[in-house]
Amino acid sequence: MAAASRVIASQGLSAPTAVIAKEAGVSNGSLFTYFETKTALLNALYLELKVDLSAAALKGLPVDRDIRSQMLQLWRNWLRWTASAPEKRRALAQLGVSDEITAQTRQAGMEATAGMAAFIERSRQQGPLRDAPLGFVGAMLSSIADATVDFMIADPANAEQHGMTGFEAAWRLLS
Amino acid sequence: MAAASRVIASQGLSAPTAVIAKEAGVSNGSLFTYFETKTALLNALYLELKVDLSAAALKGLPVDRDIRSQMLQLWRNWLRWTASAPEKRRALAQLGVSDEITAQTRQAGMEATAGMAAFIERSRQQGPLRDAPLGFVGAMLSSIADATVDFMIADPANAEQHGMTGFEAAWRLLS
Amino acid sequence: MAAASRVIASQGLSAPTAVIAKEAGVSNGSLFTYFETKTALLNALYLELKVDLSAAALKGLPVDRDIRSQMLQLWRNWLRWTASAPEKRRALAQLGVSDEITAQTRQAGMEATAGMAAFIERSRQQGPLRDAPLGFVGAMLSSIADATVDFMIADPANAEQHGMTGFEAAWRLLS
Amino acid sequence: MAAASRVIASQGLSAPTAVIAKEAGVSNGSLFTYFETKTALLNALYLELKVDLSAAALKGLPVDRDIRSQMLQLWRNWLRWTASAPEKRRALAQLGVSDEITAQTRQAGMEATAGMAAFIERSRQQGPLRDAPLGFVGAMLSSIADATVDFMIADPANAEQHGMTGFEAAWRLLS
DNA sequence: CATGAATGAGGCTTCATTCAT
DNA sequence: CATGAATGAAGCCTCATTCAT
Repeated sequence: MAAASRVIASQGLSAPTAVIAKEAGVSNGSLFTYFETKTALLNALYLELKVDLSAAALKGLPVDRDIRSQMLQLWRNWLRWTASAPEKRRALAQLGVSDEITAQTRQAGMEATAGMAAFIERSRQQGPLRDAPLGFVGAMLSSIADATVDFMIADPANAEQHGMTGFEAAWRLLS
Repeated sequence: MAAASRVIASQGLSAPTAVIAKEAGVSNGSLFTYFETKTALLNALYLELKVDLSAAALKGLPVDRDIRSQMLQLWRNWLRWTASAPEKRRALAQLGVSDEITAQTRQAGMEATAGMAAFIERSRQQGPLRDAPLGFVGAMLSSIADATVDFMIADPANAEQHGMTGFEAAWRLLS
Repeated sequence: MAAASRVIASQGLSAPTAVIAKEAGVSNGSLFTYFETKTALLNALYLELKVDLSAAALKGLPVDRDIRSQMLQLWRNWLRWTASAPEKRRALAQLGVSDEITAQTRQAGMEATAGMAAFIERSRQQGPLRDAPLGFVGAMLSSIADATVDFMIADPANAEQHGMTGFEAAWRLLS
Repeated sequence: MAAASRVIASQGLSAPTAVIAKEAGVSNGSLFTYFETKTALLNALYLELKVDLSAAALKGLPVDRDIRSQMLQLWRNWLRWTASAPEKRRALAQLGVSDEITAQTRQAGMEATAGMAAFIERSRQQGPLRDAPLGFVGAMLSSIADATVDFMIADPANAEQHGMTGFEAAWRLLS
C-alpha cells in the first residue's frame, strides 16, 4: 500500500503493477493474491489515504480550548501530513479525479472523514457558510489546504507564513 | 480538440487515440499529422481549455460598475462556462493533475489566464489576502469555483443558490 | 534464437517479431521477456552466430599435421557450417551490414572469433600478407568463404570443386 | 537518386520515403510519380550504383601499358570511388543483401559491370583462378576491395598502404 | 500461499501509398 | 505533373492477469 503510494506518486496511475509489487518487495503475482484487480488496489489505496489523512488531522486536538485553536491545530496537522508525505498527497490527488474510483469508494471516503466533517460542522456554526451543504464547505477547505501546501512546497522559505495565510483564508470561510 | 475533450471527459486520460480520432471524424493516423504524440495533444488541449475558460470568464464585464459587480459577473461567466461545457471541465480537471502536462505548458497556462489574474489582483487590493502570492489566491478561487460547480451539477434544483454561496465564499477571501 | 535465424533468413531483418515468436513457439509478448527490444534480439543473434561459426570452424583440427592441412580442415568446417545452416549464414549476412548492430556487439563478435584469428595469424606467418592488419586478412578470408559458398549453393553439382577453388584462393593469400 | 543514396546510407533501407523525398527537394507524392513503389526505387538505385561504380572503375585505364598496370589503375579507381562516395558504398552494401532487390535487377547489375568483368577475365588468363567461374572471381575481388576500403576508412593515416596491400592480395588471385 | 514466466489483447506510432486540388 | 494531407494497415512494445511449480 505504501509502495503503491510511492510508485503512483512518481509514475502516475498508469504505473505497472509489476513496479508496485517490486517496490513492495513481493512478487508480481502475489499482488493479485491480495487485490483481485488493479482497480481494487487503487480503490483500497484511495480509502486508506483518506483514513490516514483524517486520523492525522484529528490527532491531539486541544479539546479544552476554543474552537479556533482546535481548528488551527487541525489545520497544522493537515498541512504536516500533506507536507511530510508528499507522495501520499500526489497519489490522492490523482486518485481523486480518476474514474477508476467507484462511487461506492468515494462514499466510503466521505465516511472515513466523518470525524473531520463533524469538526468542520461545529466550526462553521456561526459563520457565513452555516447553511451551505457540509460537503461543499469541506471541498472548499480541502482545496484551500491543497493550494496552501502547493505554495509551501514551492517556496519552503516562507512555508510557515503560507501556512498561516491558508488558515486565515479557511477560517474566514468558517467564522 | 473538441473531440478530445469529449472523449477524455468520458473515458479519462487513458482514452485510446483511436477513439479520439474516430470521434473527431478523422483517421487514426491523421491525428499524428497534427500532434506529434499523444502527450503533445494533451498539452495542447490543456492550453486551449485554459485560454477558452479565461476568455469566457472575462467576456462582457461591466467595467463601469463597482469591482464587486464585475467580479460577480466574472464568477457567473466562469460557472456558466463550466456548467455548459462539463466535458471540458472534466478534461481540464484530469489534465491538471496529470504528469503528462509539462511545466512549460503549465507556465503557458498561467500566462493564458493573466487577464483573470489581473482582475483578481484588483479585487483583493483591500482584502485579507492582499499580501499573499497572487497564484495562491488564484488557486483558492479556482478550487472554490470547482467545488461550486460540483454542487450545482449534483443538485441542479438549487444551482443558483449554490452559485451564490460560492461567490460569497470567494468574495470573502478577496474583500 | 534458432527461430529468429530462420525467419530473418527468409524474410529479412524487417521480419515482424510476431512471426519470430510464432516460429519459436512462444507468445508475442514472451519474446520481450528475454529480449528488451527487437534490436537487442538482433544483436544477441549476431553474436551467437559468430560464436557458433567460430566453434564449428575450429572443431577437430588435426593439430599434429602441417599448418596447411589444418587450415584446409578449418576451411572445410567453415564451408560445412555455412552450407548446412544456410539460414544462419543468410541471417549473419544481413546482420553484418545492418546498423542495428552496435559497435560494441561487433567488437564482441571479433573477440568471439579470436580462436580463428589466432589460427589465421599462424598461417600467414610466412605469407605475403604477413604485415597486414590481422582483421584485414580475416575480412578477406571471410568474404572469400562467402563467395565460395554462394557458388557451392548455386551450383551444387560442382560444390566440391568450388570449395577447393576457394581454398586455393584463400591459401594463396596466406602462404 | 543521389538523395536516396545519402538517406539510405545514414538511415538504412527502412528510411521513410518521405525523408528521401525531402532530401531530394520534392514533395512526398512526387516520388511516386517516378517510382511506382519504394521497392522500384531501391532496385533502380541498386542498378545506378552498379553502373556508376563500373564507369568510375574503367575510367582512364592506360590501355597501352601492361595488364598489371591497368589493373592497378582500375583498383585505384575503385577505391577512389568507394572512398569518395561512402554513402553510395554503404547504400550499395545494404541493397546487396536486401531481398527487395529482385533477381532480375541483380542480373542487370551483372551486365552493368560487364566491362569490369571482361577486364578481370583478361587479367586472370594465366592465373590460378583461370578455370573458376568468372562471377566467383569477381565476387572475391569485390569483397577484397570492400575490406580494403573498410581499413582505409578506419585507419586513414595508412590508407595508401592498405590500398596497396589490398591490391597485392587481389593480384595474387589473378596472376 | 509465493513466485515469476507466459500470455495476448491493446495501445501508440510509423509510413507507403493515394488522390483531390 | 506537383503537392501534401489523409489513410489505415501493420509493427513494436506494455502490462494486467493467470497458473504451474
